[in-house]
Amino acid sequence: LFRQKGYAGSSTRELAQLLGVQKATLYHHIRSKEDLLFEISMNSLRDITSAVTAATEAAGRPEDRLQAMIDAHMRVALRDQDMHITMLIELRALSPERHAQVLAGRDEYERLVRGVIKREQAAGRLRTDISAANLTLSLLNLLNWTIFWFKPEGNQSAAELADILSSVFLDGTRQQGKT
Amino acid sequence: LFRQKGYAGSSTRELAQLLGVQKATLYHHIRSKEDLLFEISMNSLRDITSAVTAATEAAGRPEDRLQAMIDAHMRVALRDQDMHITMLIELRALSPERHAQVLAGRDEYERLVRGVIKREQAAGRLRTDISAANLTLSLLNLLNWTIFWFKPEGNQSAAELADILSSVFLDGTRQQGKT
DNA sequence: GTCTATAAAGAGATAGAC
DNA sequence: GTCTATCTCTTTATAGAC
Repeated sequence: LFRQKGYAGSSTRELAQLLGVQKATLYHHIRSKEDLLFEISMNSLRDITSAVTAATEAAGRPEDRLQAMIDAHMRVALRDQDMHITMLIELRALSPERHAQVLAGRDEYERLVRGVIKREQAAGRLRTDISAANLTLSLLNLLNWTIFWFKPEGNQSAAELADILSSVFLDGTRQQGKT
Repeated sequence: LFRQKGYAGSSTRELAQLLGVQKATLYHHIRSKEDLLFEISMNSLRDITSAVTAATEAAGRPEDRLQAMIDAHMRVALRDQDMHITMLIELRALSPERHAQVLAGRDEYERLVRGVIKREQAAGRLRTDISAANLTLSLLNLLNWTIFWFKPEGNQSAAELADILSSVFLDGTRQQGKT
């Protein structure tokens, strides 16, 4: 619901109706509407961070790490699109403290990705004429906006899409003889 | 304001206060809050479509068209970040008819970009193992999410960033001897 | 754990004077 | 073109019975 109508645009009435209960019943399970948003956001970050960490560590050869990371990110992100979109754009509705917590989680994830990118640069497999920070931002751009338009019922699977995006990014950033 | 708090999260009271007038005064200028959102969205699309069209046509050599397109897109998008972010994510608050109009505008823009990409593929300058549609989506991913985190007061200019993103995309999609 | 009922505040929008 | 005042509806959240 938050994804469809936005956090502020969703009322507790609609939320309750969607769950088939009365408004008051909601408040037995959650403390406030904002609590719900906060939990969604933290779950999103936890899911994606842990999945990507696991996939990276499980990658056999070091040179497969980046690809494994992209695959894991896309698989998780496209499995729970609603949750991740909500985290990405509705965090502004949170209280300052919680807003900061979510931002900290995102920063941590970004550092995780940047770490892998830095290692690949150091290993000579990734171009170094663009900083690790900028490569990280480019990669996250490529992955994050996908969540907004991807239709699971479409004719393209998440895995296929991950391959395409990997290919665009990796070919564009590989260290090789270039001008 | 819509960017900061979202459309539904922004009240006409706050809007009026920001402009230094009373609530009622707003309604002398706009018909409804939704009208305002609709105008913002259509302005965003018009600006970006016309700037990119002009830049593409002005590009001297055909092989510079794609680069010119990316530059123009980023320049306009980062100049009026608030407006474009609002168009990108708040369109869901519009009535069905207006929602459809905004989506049609976005589709039209996507076709414009895809047209340039197709010509580059046909000219043998862009890889063809990924469809024009998927290359277009990849490019728009790369560009669109940037609007969300770019800070104009940061140490990186819009032009520098456009160069970096161009470089990542163009190097990743160029037609050349690859495996 | 779910309900009915309601409190208290805030929303979008309008009337009508100046 | 801007104001004060207000209407009407919806909002989040709570009280208290079952």
